[in-house]
This record gives sequence, structure tokens and C-alpha cells, in this order.
Amino acid sequence: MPATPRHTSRARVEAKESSILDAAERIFAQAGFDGAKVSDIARAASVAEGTVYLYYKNKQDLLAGVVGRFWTQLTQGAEAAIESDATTKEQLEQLGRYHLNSILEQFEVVSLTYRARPQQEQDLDQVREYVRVFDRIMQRGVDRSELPKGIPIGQLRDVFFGTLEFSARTLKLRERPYDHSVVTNLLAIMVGSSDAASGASKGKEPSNRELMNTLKSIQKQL
Amino acid sequence: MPATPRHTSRARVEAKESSILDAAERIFAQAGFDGAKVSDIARAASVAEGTVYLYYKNKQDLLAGVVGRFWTQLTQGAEAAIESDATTKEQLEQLGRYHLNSILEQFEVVSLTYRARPQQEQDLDQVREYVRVFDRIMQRGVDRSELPKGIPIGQLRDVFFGTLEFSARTLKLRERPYDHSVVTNLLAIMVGSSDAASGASKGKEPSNRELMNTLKSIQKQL
DNA sequence: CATTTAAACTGAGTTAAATTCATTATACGG
DNA sequence: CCGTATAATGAATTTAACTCAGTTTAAATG
Repeated sequence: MPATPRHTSRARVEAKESSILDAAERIFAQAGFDGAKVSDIARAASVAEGTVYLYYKNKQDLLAGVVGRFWTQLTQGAEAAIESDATTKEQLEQLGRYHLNSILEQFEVVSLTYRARPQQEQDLDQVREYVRVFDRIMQRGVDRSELPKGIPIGQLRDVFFGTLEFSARTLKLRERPYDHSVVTNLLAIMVGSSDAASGASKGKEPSNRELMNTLKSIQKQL
Repeated sequence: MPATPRHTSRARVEAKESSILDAAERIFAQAGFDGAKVSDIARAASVAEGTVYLYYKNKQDLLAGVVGRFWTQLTQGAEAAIESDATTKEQLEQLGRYHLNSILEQFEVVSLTYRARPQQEQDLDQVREYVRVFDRIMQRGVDRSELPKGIPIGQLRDVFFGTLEFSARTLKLRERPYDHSVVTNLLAIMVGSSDAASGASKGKEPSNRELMNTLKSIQKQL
């Protein structure tokens, strides 16, 4: 990176950096990380090959730039997609819809995330930042007593994002478009029976399993 | 691969192939795909560099070999881990425990899967084979009426494996060991309220959400 | 403006590692 | 044992990431 640009305006430098990122994203998405040549990216960005290395230490670092920007933008989009006065479940549905839609639309960039991560010990902070959107919704839900006190937010986060990511892969594999039932069903099991997940408390009260069986029998009678 | 070994015994050839795979798995797991040099792998397998290319078209293909073998072995292990006379929920718990344990123990190899997949259009069949273990358990559950007829097995498969994989990452990140509550909680929301996931049927009957709310109020009264 | 000077850029050259292939070794059928 | 097909070798080739000495650009100065 141009360490401390004193003479040139920061705007100019950032414009160039972003144009390199644009080109890199395009080429990476198209050809994959290994298939993309730095020389191609340079040409697509209308700079010399060496210039790329002024902005990014190496090809991996360039990928990290592309992927980091993507997740930062995703965070912004997610925050915009959530109505601040909605119920917790509504907010989760909004986030779920937004998330599934986004990763389907930009599937290649999401896949690139896995090429960027195992790099140098440190994960992508931008991804961690992104998942906090979920945490905030859940925490608010607890604060507003829409969710039980001991609900394991961390585990449910893995349910939420894990399910949506695997569902996205399945949809892509079968060449299907966005399917809202994925989100609906996910929320049904996650929040509809949120207590089910707080399995920490065992023994004392009737288990959730038992209650579920009760519920099942009620359902069957209908 | 040695096209059609007519003179040499197949056993000898397969022994060498497997010794190359062993070496490759070791080096890949240690250094990652990019960090691993084919020359290192060849040395670790006590063969010349060129020999590797008699068995595998290129480095990617070698990785596919390593990863493919891993998932094949995982399938065998999973089938062994499941008691054929257990209930569906018990079987799912057995598979969940086995799966989470395995991917935690061999986390590096699992990660390598993502480097192998987006290769040449075709996914790893061995992975697809593996997930069928889940499908069979679920289908049997439906056949035995332990699960409702219209239960969306495909979607629940993504819930199951997506959640477990993301949970494994979280545990690794925090340097935590296997945590059975992950499996317990997952099953609680998946099977404990399995009907919840069959969201296909909407409108006609009282929604699962409503039933869950009923359940919640019952719980609160306790 | 002309001049200075430091940042920004360039692309030919260097380097490292994957892949190839001419050559050599091995093992088996006759 | 010999001839031959298969297997193995590793030096040579190729490719693409990365470097760096030299060039261009543009801001500050007088």
C-alpha cells in the first residue's frame, strides 16, 4: 500500500485501489483463485502488473481485500434490510432472506472466502463483524423477552448461518433460485421452538422433548 | 493412474498409490494445499517427483484423491457408528456425534475439501455418498412413522450438516473440544419439533408457529 | 513558470514450483 | 535368460507470482 500519500490526494489513491479490487473480484469470480492471473487482473484494471503489488502484498492479500470488502458491504446491506421496530422473529426472517439471497447472487465470491481464511492465523474480521448482526438481533430479542433468557445465541448462530450456507449450495447445485421456504422452515425450528435449543437445563423441568411429543400428539388430533 | 497394469500385480500398484495418498494427506494437512510442494510429498512417499504424476494427473487431482478417500472412510465409519435397531432420533444422535467428532479430529482434511470441490464442474461423489447416510436414516424414520410423511429431508440435511460444520469451526476457533450439547440442541430443534420443518403445508391447519406459541405458554406455566 | 523531489507507476527480469518427457530400471511371460 | 511392456526417475521445461531499477507524474517551492 502507498504508505503515507502526502502529495497525492487520498481520493485518487482509493479510486485506484477500488478499481483494482473491482477487476480482481471480476476475474477471481470468473476464473477462481488459481485460474486468475495477476497479469489478467492488472490488465482488467488498466495498470501494470507491478502496480497491483503496490496496493497488495501478494495475490492472497488481494483476495483478502476482495473478500473483506464483500463482507463489509454485506454487513451494511443486512443492517439496511432489518426494520428496527420489527419483532425478533421478523428481523430474523429479514436477515435470513437477505443473507440467502445475497450468497446465492454472489456465490462465487462467497466461495472465495474459503480461500482467504486459512491464511495467516487471523480470520477475516469482516466476517466476524457480519455475524454480529445476528447476535444483536438475538440479544435484543432476549432483552425484550421475546426469547428466553438462557438461549444459546452462539450455537443458534451456527444453526442459522450453517443451514443457510449449505442450503445455498444445494440450491446452486440443483440450479434452483432463491427459495423462501428454506428461511421459513429454518425460523420455524429455530425460534418457533426456541426453548428447544436451550438444552443446557436438563433434568429439573419436563424436557423439551417431552413437550414436543405432547405437541406432536396435539397436532395429530387436528 | 497406471492405465491397465497387466504385468504387475494390482496389489503392488495400489499399495504405492495408497502410500502416496498417505504422504499427500500428511503434507497437505500440515502445510495446506498451496504450502505443500509436490516434491515434498514425493520425498515423504519415497518416490520420485515424476512418479506422483503417474498416479495423479496433477496436484489438484492428488488433492481430490486424498479428500475422496477421507469421505469414503467417513461413510464407512458412519455406517458402523449407527445401530440398525435404534430409533430414528437415536440414530441421528449417533450420526451427529460421529460426524462432529470426526470433522473436529480431521479438521484440516475437511478444510481441504473446499479446495478440491470447485474444480472441474463435478463435485466429489464421495461427499454425496456420505450424506446419503443421513437420508437413509430419515427415510427409515418416515417409513416407520417416527417422522411425519411430508418432512423435507433435503432441507433438514442442510440444517444437520450445515450446523455441525459451522459448529465445528466455532469450536476450533475457540480451541474447544467436542461438545455434545451441540448435537443435543441440534436434534432437539430438528426432530423434537420435526413437524415444524414441514413448512410446505401452509394455511390449512393451524400453523406450527401457533402451536409452538401454545407450547411456550404451557412451558411458562410450569 | 521552472525546478525540485518524492510518490506512483512500469514492465522486463528473477525465481520457485508444477508439470513433462527422454531415459533408465524393473519384472514378467515365454 | 531374453525380449518387452510397464513403472520409475529426475533433469529440463514452462508458467506465473513476485521484484526492482528505472521512468513518469504531480505537488510544493521560489
